[in-house]
Amino acid sequence: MPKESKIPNPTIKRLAVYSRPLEVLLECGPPVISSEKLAGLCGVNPAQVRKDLAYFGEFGIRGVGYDVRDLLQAIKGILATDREWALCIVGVGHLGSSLVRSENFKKRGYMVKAAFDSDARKVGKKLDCGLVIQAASEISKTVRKLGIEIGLITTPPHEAQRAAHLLQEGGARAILNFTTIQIRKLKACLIENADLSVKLENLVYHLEQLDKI
Amino acid sequence: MPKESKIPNPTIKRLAVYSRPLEVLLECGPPVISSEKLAGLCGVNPAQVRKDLAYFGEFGIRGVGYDVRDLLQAIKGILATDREWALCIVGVGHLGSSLVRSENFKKRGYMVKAAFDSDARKVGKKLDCGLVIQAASEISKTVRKLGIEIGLITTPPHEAQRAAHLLQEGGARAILNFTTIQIRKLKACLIENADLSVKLENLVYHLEQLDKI
DNA sequence: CCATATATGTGCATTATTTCACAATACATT
DNA sequence: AATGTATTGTGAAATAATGCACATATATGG
Repeated sequence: MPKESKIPNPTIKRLAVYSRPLEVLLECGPPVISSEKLAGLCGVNPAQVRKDLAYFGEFGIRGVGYDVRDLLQAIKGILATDREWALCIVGVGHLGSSLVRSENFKKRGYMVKAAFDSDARKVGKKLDCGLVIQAASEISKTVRKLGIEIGLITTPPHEAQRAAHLLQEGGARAILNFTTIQIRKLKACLIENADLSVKLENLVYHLEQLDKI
Repeated sequence: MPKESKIPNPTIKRLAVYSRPLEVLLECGPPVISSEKLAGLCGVNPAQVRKDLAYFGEFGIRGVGYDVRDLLQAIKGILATDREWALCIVGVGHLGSSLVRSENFKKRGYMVKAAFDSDARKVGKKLDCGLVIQAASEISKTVRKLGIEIGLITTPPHEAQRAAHLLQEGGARAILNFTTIQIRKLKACLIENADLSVKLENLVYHLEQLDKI
């Protein structure tokens, strides 16, 4: 019985993590897995796995475990990754173009439908995937026309806020921001930050702590 | 007076976030900033900013605020980002090579000293930055020789665990894993996961929730 | 059909993190 | 020097997240 209590955000993130080894197991592995095994593969506590899943229903069989296929399908349903999502990329630099080409995204149903850049020298160029780079000024119109729901921002930091504004204007509902600055909240637009150097800095801090002991 | 109580990990992550607008302000902005303003720029609660900083000392002046230059320097000192760190990249695909070229990393003192790939066709090729791609079998030796402390893994998922093992063998002390699988804990090696599609999945879940209302 | 082994689902205690609210301090003005 | 205003640093309260421990359910073997 699915509970209507509020779901912790860490739980959502972990569901995505759980789905990764399940995908592998589905290809080549036993058809059933215990919370203990799955937890081991994901580096979390077994009770955590069970509790996370219990927010959404009863997917396991006591004394047995979880059916890999069913569980994966359930998680994909919960996360809404069982359908395609239309994306666009603003900022076709090194990072941006690597994301456009990402097999990983394509495999998971994230379809990159447009790419934008404010550099006039890039506009009009064709990417390997066939997309033609459009001017940043086209963002709103194109996003609306193609029904793009999610925008990835990989511009230089100072252009990020403007990019976000244009995406929202075109009706984008979510933004994944790879720049180093935080994008100010926009009405009706979810924002997630993915500043890679924050992760590095976290590692570096802990390395330094180890040295101090 | 720095406290020796255990520092929450979210605090460390936020310190990195605080440093970003401070860098901008240092270039062009008032020399002093209040916790309220800084919190606004970073999307957090002002008390949170003050408490985070208070773990490490008293950096502000009551009734005034924080000196931008001093605070930035203090944060860099805390995070140990005030010096260079030697990196390597395992897996020179689209994402890997975009990271190698990242101006952002270079600017922050992360020096990419080596790049590896298990694809024999790539080995020996020269990257724009001058680095020559080495075979994965060279990882341990090279990491040790060049004193590389941090390894970024951008291989296909199934090669990640092996890459991690080789990095550790060579004496790397931290790993930033961009693949979709979790790397099993390694002795004397910190691991941070940066699976980009987890972030996307998080957004997608919340979009779906909005639709359900 | 009972006993045993296994593994889930969950109430509750514990631990971690955030936020409030206010005393303490600094500056500006008169 | 006194008063008013701004803003920090922090104890305590509130909120959130985790993990234990056990009742509950299933499968297996004799």
